[in-house]
This record gives sequence, structure tokens and C-alpha cells, in this order.
Amino acid sequence: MRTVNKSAGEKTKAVILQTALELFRERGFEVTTMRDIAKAAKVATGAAYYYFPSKEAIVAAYYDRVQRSHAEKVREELKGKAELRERLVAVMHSKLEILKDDRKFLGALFRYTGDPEHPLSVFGKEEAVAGTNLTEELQQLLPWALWLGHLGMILFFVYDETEGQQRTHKLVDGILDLLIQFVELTGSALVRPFVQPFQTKILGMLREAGWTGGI
Amino acid sequence: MRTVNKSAGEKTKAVILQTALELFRERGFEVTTMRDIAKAAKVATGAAYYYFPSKEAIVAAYYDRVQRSHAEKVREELKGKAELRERLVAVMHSKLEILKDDRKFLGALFRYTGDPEHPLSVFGKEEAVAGTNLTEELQQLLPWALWLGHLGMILFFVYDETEGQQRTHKLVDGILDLLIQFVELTGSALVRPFVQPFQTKILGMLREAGWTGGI
DNA sequence: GTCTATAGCTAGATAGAC
DNA sequence: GTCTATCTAGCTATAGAC
Repeated sequence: MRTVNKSAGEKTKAVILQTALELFRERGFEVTTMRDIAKAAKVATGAAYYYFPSKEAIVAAYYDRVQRSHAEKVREELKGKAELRERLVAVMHSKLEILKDDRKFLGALFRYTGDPEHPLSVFGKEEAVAGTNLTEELQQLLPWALWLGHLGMILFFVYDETEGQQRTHKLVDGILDLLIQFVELTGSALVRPFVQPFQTKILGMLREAGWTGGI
Repeated sequence: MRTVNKSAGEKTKAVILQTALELFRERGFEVTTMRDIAKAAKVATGAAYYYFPSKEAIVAAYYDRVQRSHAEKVREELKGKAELRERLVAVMHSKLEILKDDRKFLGALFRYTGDPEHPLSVFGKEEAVAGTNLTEELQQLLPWALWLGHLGMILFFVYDETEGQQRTHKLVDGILDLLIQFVELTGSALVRPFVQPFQTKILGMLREAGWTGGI
């Protein structure tokens, strides 16, 4: 009962999952049908549904697999590392490593979330920032931070069951307080020299990526 | 050609969109069928598809509408405000105001994104942070920041077409540099007194919401 | 408990008539 | 522009083989 020594059922299940992921990667998530998956895995459609009650269940199994391999990799990599920075580097890059072949597939799952063109991009990021006396770096970086914060806000909001979602509103105020504090600090003559080079570096990267200005 | 004086087609389209959104809010996104929408809007299924080539197109139209009303509201509210904080407050809260009746609906759209249980939660947030010499507030807040940053990373990654997604990898390094810098600053005796109260406040909110610790 | 085969329902999407 | 008819695919259900 541990990787080796699988029962017949476990083997079939693994084959179906593996086949499904291959098809998702090759052809895309939407266009791959349960019938395709079953056929490619050489089982009947019913068998696929026997193991995965829905197409979504396959996605869930995929997430589960990602989590497991990531957990394993992270545990291993964190062993020798004590410094916060290298620990975080390990966590993040190993995640990307695991996801590297699934960008297309993930894009399909995030169709309503990530696309910076259509969906929930924040109007007024630049507008809010414009005309305030900020360093040039922050003028450029803040909209990005706001885009991300905005996404987080909406996710929090969606799950916030308090009356009128006051909790989200309060949290927004709190985070903004902290942000303003940070902005003021980095603008001060005392702290600026330390932080500025990093900001400039990130800004350069975003520019290079053609992701400057409007999102 | 401007709110008033719509052609017959534009009127029909508006009715279909309006009806669809009402049904989405009442019953939910998944369970509302195109047939339901068409029937409630008193047109044939084909007519609905004539104006909105897919159910997703209705979602896109909804996003568009959100953007327009938000833009309008923001433009109005920003007029008298010069301070960054109040400008950002206006932008964020007005967005929540517009979305307030659509939480259920948005939840359906974000099924693969927001749910902190299943999907792409970062393994190793706590692990990476544990055992490092951080202030208590940061020990608690950093995992949150990492969860959000991790989500942003994946979204960036999905759209990053550079060889091996090196751009995302570089960006991660850059952001982590900045983060570490920030962490060290807030730990310093010089800056800490200013920032700590805000961190504590946010921490309190998250605790209150039952969102502390593991995500 | 593992699977096949098959038939049928529902709902997103399309084609073609009017 | 609008409708009816039809197709497709996710999903359910069932009966039975091993």
C-alpha cells in the first residue's frame, strides 16, 4: 500500500489520471472529453466515472498530486537552509518547476481570474496614484501591488459572510494603512537608499516583460 | 447611440444580459442554463446565442459592465481627493460596493482559484517561515502575503511565454529581495515602532475571521 | 470490488429555415 | 434577428461479466 503493490483498481485509477493529464497538456482542458480520456486509457467511459465522479474530480486529483510532490520537494530542499530568503526561493521555484508543463492547462482553469485584459482588473490604479508625490519606482510598482491586492480582496470578499462584508472592508483599511506606512518609509531619506535598488530592479523586469503601465 | 435611443437589437441584448445576471444571482451560475435565461428573457435559445456566443460571453459582458460602473464611480470620487490613502480607499471600497450582490456568482467563477482548501495553496509557507527569527506579527502575516504572492506568481507564470519562464523566475527573485528588505526593516528598532501597530491590527482582523494559521 | 456496455438525460452550442 | 431542430459531451443509471 505504498507506491508499489497497488491493487488493480489503484493501477487503473492512476492510468486514467495520467492519461487525462497527458491529454489536457496536449490538446487542452476544454476540448478533452471524458470519452477521449476513457478511450485513450483503454477503459470504458463508465470506468473513468467509477474512479473520478466528474471531470472536476480529475482536476482535484491533479491539485492533490501537485501538493504532494511539492511537499516532498520542499521538505527535502529546506533541510540545509536556515535563511529566510533561500527558504522562500526554494519553495517558490520548486513550485514553478512542478507546474512547468501545465501552463496551458492552468490557463484554462484560471480563465476567469488571471487574464489581465478582461476580467477584474482594477480601474483607477493609475488614476489613484497619479498626481501624488511618490518616487518614480513606486509610481510604477504600486499599480502592480494594487492589482494583486485587489485580487486578494475579492477572494476574501467572496468568502466573507459577515454582515455587509464589513470584515473585508475593515481589512482593506488595515492593509492600506500598512501600505501607506511602507510607502512613506521608502520615501524617507533614511530608508530609501536600501530599498530603491530592489525596486528599480523589479521595475526593469516588468518593463522588459512589456507589462509596464496599464494592466 | 447612447443609453437612450437603442436599436431593437441593443434592447434585446440588454434584456438578455440583465435577465441572465438576475438568474445568476438568484440561483447561481452553474445551475442557470442558457435555456432558462432565454425563457425568462422571452426569447428563443438561439436568440440568446445570437447576442452572446457562449455563456462565458455573458460573464465577459458582466465584467465589462463592472469595469464601466467602477470607472465612472472612481472618476467621480477621486475629484476632491488628493491624498494617496483616501484615493485608494475610494477605489477599493467602491469596487466592493459594485460587487456586493455578486459574491455567490463570483465564487462560482473562481472555483479553482480562491478556495484555500483544495487548489493551489502553497505548501511550505509555514515551514519556510518557521525557525527564522521574525517578529511574531510577521510569523503570522507572512504566510498570507506568501499565499497571495504565490497566486500572483502562478498567474504571471501562466502568461509568461519566455524560454523556461525565466522571466517569472527572475521576478520571483526580485520580489523576494524586496520582501526580505521589508522584513528586515520592520524588524529594526528604528522602523518597528511605526509599522508594528498596523501589523498587529491586521493580525487581529484575520484572527477574528478565523483565518489564522494554516490556509 | 472492478469493470464493460449501453441507453438516456441535460444543457452548451450550432445550422438552417423564416 | 429570431426560431426550431439537432448535435455534442458531461453525467447518470443499470444490468451484467469476472
